[in-house]
Amino acid sequence: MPNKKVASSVKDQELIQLRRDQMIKGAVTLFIEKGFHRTTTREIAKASGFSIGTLYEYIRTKEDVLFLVVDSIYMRVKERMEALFDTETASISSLVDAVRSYFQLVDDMQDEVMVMYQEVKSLPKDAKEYVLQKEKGMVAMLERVIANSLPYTLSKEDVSLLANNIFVQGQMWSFRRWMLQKEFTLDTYIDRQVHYFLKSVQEVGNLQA
Amino acid sequence: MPNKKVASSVKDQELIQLRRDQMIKGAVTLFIEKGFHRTTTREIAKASGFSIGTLYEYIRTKEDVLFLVVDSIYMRVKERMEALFDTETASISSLVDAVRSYFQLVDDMQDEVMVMYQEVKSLPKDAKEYVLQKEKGMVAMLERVIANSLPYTLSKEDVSLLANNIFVQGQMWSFRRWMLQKEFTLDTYIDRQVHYFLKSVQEVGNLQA
Amino acid sequence: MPNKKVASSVKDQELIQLRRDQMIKGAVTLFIEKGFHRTTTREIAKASGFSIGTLYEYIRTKEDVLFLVVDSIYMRVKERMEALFDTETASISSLVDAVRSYFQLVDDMQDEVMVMYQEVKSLPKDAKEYVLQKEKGMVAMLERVIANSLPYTLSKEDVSLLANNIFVQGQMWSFRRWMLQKEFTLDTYIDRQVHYFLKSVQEVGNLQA
Amino acid sequence: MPNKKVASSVKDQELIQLRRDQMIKGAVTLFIEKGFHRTTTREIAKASGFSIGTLYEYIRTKEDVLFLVVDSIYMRVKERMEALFDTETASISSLVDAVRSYFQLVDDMQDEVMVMYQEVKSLPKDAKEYVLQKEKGMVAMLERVIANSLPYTLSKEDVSLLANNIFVQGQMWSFRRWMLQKEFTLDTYIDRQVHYFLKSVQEVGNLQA
DNA sequence: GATGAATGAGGCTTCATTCAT
DNA sequence: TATGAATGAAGCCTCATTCAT
Repeated sequence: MPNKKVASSVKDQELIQLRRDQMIKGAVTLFIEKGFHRTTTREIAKASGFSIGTLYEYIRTKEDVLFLVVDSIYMRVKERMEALFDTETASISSLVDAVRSYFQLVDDMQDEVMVMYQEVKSLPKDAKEYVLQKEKGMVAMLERVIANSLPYTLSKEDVSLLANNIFVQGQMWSFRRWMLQKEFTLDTYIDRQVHYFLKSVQEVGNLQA
Repeated sequence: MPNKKVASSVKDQELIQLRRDQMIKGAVTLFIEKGFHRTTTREIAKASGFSIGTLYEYIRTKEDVLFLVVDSIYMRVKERMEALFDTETASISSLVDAVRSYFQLVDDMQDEVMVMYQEVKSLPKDAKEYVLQKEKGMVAMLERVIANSLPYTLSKEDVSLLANNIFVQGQMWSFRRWMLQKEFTLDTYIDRQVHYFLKSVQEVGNLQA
Repeated sequence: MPNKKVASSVKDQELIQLRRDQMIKGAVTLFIEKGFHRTTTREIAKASGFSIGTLYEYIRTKEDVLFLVVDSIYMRVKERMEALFDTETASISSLVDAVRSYFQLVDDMQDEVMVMYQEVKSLPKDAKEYVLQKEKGMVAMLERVIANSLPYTLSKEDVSLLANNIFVQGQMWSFRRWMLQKEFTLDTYIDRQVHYFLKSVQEVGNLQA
Repeated sequence: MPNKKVASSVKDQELIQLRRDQMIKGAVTLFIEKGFHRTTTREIAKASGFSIGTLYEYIRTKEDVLFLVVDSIYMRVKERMEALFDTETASISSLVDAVRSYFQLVDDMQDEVMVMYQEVKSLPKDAKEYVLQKEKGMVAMLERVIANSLPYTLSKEDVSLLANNIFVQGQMWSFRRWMLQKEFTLDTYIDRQVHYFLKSVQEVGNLQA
């Protein structure tokens, strides 16, 4: 059950899971507050509710903590996206619903998105690649919804572009909050983004109908 | 001429400018390679071509270097944007030209955009605010072009939203290059983004005409 | 038990006491040899028998070491003074005994007195004030002995003056040793100082008796 | 004219004297404020009214500045003491006058006495010895006054002891000002010290007369 | 398994001194 | 002679990691 990419000297798998959950919970808050580099392992241990020695029983390096945190965020986001997107019905309106839900999700996990967004670069190369694969997977989900919901066929590239745009517009809500959240409420933001998104994917023929 | 927000013990203003230019040049490369936190002051000094002692004649703290770097990038981007956008003619095509140029600019300064993007958070609070003001200024330039170039009036919020979207779509080309630059060339990326942007701002009436 | 004015990241109070004792012991020697400013933290660590990292587990700054050293010296001096002075009997001869003992004590702790004497000025303001209070306490002890032992009443100021004189004459033995200890042995020094002290507090009437 | 113990690369003797006077004047203030170790050579140069480069034209090391300062203070104190003490008349009352004047002098040069007092230890060994010789000279002046003014003969050691006591009681007024200057005005301090001093050197026989 | 004291490499910064102009 | 930019050794302190209990 616990992430096998991170080695632990403890054997008991359930315990590993438990301790790592504590760890992730403690670390996220810290990473949000002060960033990965300015957070010390001692602070992480304390926020997790155990000693520095114990912390190192469940990870090998500080970067492991970051990896666990980022990975857990990705998992949670992905999980929720999957719940939103697995509609059978494929239509413009279901597409709109999915996009709206995605924006709501991002709003809900603003801080986590921020961490995911800013600290991935601090991961070691291999962990970074692993994480980017996950992100690809998430974009792919958006791609699928888009491709399936439009009444006409778009090129693979166009689908990818639109999916990336939506994906990043979601993230923007978080990382440009200092600007956007002064001008928009979540609802108006969603409303206008969806509005322009729809216009950009409307077929001319449809419009006239 | 040199940035007065950063104190220097050297008097000669021209020399300050010169040394700081060396410093910025050296530091950008390092920050791109390994990020601000993993770069040491000694590495910065070396990359700048002088001793650690000399480095500290021109700044007070390591964060000053980051500030100088980020500020210089903002200045260069802004300068180039100003050159692109001050067209008298205001029309859809001039808008498209501006957007295209902006994307080209971002491509040209990919690494710098990346730094600007990822390390601003490491600045001390006041420097961060100063920098965000600069970013606001850049978005405002886009807003002006958009508002002036469309043959109809958009709400202030819509203009802002579209400007932010364009701005971030430019940055995306840099910070999501691992994904986008595998699927698109710069030209096709610009082409498709502009395509969808145009669709999203086209008036229905115009379309039918 | 350990001094609470200096923060430590170690929890175990006994260990703190132990390590700080090592630290004080090592540091005193160094401070005597080369003074506070010319002593490095690494030298202190080495002289204490542990690593620089460990040193900083028990203090926050180099000045903390100085404070611990000075405070410990004051405590030791005060302790010994208390042992000497709490005689019930109050008479000229008990006063003389106390003064003699005090001079002997100062001789015994010459180096420590020297440090106490020369480095207090390097303490941060609040620590300095705390230490001066302690010194006041010590002078007050002398004042009490003087006031109680003389067969007539002196003004508060005169008592204070005499106490300060004695106190400083003790310290002199240490900080003017380059001069005094060439001309006097401890015994002759005590003898002559006591002699003149007695003359200065003798009542004329008594003399004639 | 300028102190030959400190080397200078400048030839012009008058200029050396001039610059060093500036230097001493600037440095004393700084040493009083923050002590020798916490004062930087750049601060000294600035307070002296010239550049760091110029500073080093007139001295070899930072310690040279301290030496010049201390030496100058000693010279000034000695000069004034000589002026006070070279009375022909030798009597108890002339002794008292001399002592009073000395206390007044010390009060007048409190800060300088403090520096002299606290920073001598920071001098290199040979400079320190030179300076201690000077101090011996000053004590010797007091010894002479004492020996000549009393109507009976004291042992060499007793004279020395009394001279040292007076000398240090003067310095005390400066270095224990935090305590003494709360309880005494200069006049009352002098008054009481002289009072007790007189008692301690009065001959019993004289008293009865 | 849990603890937390111990370690020391390494980071940032200062500052006495030099030297070309 | 005067200047002040350049230098780099050296200082203080932090913190990821280990390991004995």
